[in-house]
Amino acid sequence: MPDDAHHATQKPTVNDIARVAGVSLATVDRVLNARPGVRRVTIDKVNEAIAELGYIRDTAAANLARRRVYKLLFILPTTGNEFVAALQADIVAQSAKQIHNRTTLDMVSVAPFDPQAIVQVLDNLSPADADGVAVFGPETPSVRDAVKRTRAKGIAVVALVSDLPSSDRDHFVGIDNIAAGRTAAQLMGRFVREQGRILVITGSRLARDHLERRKGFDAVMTESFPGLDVVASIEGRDDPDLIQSMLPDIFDAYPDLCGVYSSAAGNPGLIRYLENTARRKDLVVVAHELTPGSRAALQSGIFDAIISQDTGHLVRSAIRLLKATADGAPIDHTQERIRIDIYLQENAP
Amino acid sequence: MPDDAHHATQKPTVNDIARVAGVSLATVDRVLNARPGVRRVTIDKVNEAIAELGYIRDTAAANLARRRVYKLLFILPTTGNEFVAALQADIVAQSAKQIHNRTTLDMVSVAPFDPQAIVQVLDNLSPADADGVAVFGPETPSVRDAVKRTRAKGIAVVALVSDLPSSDRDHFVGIDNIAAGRTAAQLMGRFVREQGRILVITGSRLARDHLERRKGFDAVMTESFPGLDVVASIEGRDDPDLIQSMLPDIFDAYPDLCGVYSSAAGNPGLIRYLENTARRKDLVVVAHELTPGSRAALQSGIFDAIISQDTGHLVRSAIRLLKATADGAPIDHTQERIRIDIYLQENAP
DNA sequence: TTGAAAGCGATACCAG
DNA sequence: CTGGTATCGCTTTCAA
Repeated sequence: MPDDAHHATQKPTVNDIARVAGVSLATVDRVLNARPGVRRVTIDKVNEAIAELGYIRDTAAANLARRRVYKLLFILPTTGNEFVAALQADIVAQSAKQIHNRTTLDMVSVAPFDPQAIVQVLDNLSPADADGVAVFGPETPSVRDAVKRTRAKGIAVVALVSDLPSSDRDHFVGIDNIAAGRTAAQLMGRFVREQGRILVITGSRLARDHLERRKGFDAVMTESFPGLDVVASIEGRDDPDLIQSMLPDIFDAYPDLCGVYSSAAGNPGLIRYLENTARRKDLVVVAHELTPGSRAALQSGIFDAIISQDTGHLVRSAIRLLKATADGAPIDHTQERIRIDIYLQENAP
Repeated sequence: MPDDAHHATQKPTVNDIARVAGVSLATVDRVLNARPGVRRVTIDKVNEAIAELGYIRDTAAANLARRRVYKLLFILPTTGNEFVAALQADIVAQSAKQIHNRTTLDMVSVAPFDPQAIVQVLDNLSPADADGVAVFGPETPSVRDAVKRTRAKGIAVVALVSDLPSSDRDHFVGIDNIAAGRTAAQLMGRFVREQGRILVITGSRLARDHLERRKGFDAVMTESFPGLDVVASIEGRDDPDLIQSMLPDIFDAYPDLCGVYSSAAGNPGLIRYLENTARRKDLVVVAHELTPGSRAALQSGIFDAIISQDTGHLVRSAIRLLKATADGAPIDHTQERIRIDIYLQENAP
């Protein structure tokens, strides 16, 4: 027999408050929503009743009456890579579901590595257009200031994937990229079977997430794997073709290359190179983001491990955070922690 | 400027249906909820209107009017291990939050490895007591039949952590344990640096999850790591003390033991043994479930990797699934997939 | 077999 | 400043 002795008989409602406080529903509502035009004494009376009854507002009913619709906007880079594509697909998917939930999602793509484009979108936004916005972009002074202005307008802002701490964004939705880089290094160090050199492929100097991963990776390699030497990394700018074109020289220059850490986007270029080149079969490759392409590379043995973040979780978390921030609701931080996923052939979905 | 051209002007409501179909609200409701007492022609008329308008019911409003309260029950084993404790803590935490959500959570603990205890709880349950129940227990014929009877009573049932496929439960909330075992084997094989023997610690012969992990582990060890030999496993019955007492003999018998896979509960026993015994420092240990104890072992280097499933996710998923099943709502499967988490020192939260 | 009308819990407009 | 009342989208008596 379940032990359900302690459930309250009836959740108190606004009517209960009105009755106990001896005022009208309208007045209770005014106090509840901090609307003007109520005497101090009355406010206190109502608040006492609220406290006494342990009242907690029924958001569903409130939203129904208010006919509230949350308008959220996602700003993403137009880079056509699979990770961003997955993010977009998840946003579209959530969009369909959230309509039943009084929430509309919009998406706008801006040129990658172009801070001004983001600034413009942000500055054109009025509170009537959006209750909240998720920004996936570089941390530059202009972006930082635009985010500050956006929040000042009363629009909630979360940083997506790449953090914007200097902007005082409301929340960051993404992984700890330093830890992700450290994780990649640990896997690399343990998977490689001999001494040798490691190549790191980075993305953009502007992208905070890329820099952090690099930092974490280097730290662990130095601390824990002195037998492995990280050679100067190449900056692939998330461009598969560029990456593919740079690799032959690198592999020629370092015959003892025994590991590759692809820390940013552009995996297809790396995959194409490895597929078409005779290479030592014990080369260890660790990359980021589970996508159709990287998953195939994992299954075929080209990639040994993938560090990832769940795009579905990112999107759902951003939505919850934006809505909660928009109406000052509490947040379940344990649910919003984005995990640093490690995928091997065996546990890839 | 966001491209929000395509948002429907107004979501259709029951009133719209009533108008279009030329019937009253009450009749629309009867059809919507498959209530009796409506002529066939009328039903068709209403359904046409519904289809034409693309109506989708507003669950929040419906629940408000219905004053519906979802009553859910979790049945857990009383084993005092940290994993179950984490599950319980998450249930309590969710319980507090779900009250605001017209959902009450109850929890009942039954003797572990005791099918009859579960059967009794299930059989004593009436639809008035619970809309849904999550069962974490062994897959025995009696449990299977009890689950079937429970569903026949109109109560939704999900299997938690350990699947009960033969019972036709509505859903399984947990990881693919065969894949989890395979993942553990892959990590083990790649982390171990030489030839040698591997010890597997299992739990109970009744627990389907334990059996599946063992199966997956053995398969990959055989396929991919012929240099490693899995010695006869020990059945720890999730009992730390028992495990601790069995280990000395094992380690004495196999001096070339280079890896331990702790596939069930009882980690504290293993940890205590390893802490207090001089052992080869390159012994590789892979265990299950991230808990305070196993996390500490990971950080101190006693454990090399932990395969885990997020208890918070398990609980939230079970709740969503049970509610959705209870009112025949659609399910977002991508959100309900429980991931096989791999934790190393570097990415443990 | 069908419809009218009264709520559910909260908000908002209009008077007073 | 404060109160009455219609309304949100849906369910549920109670009559007809």
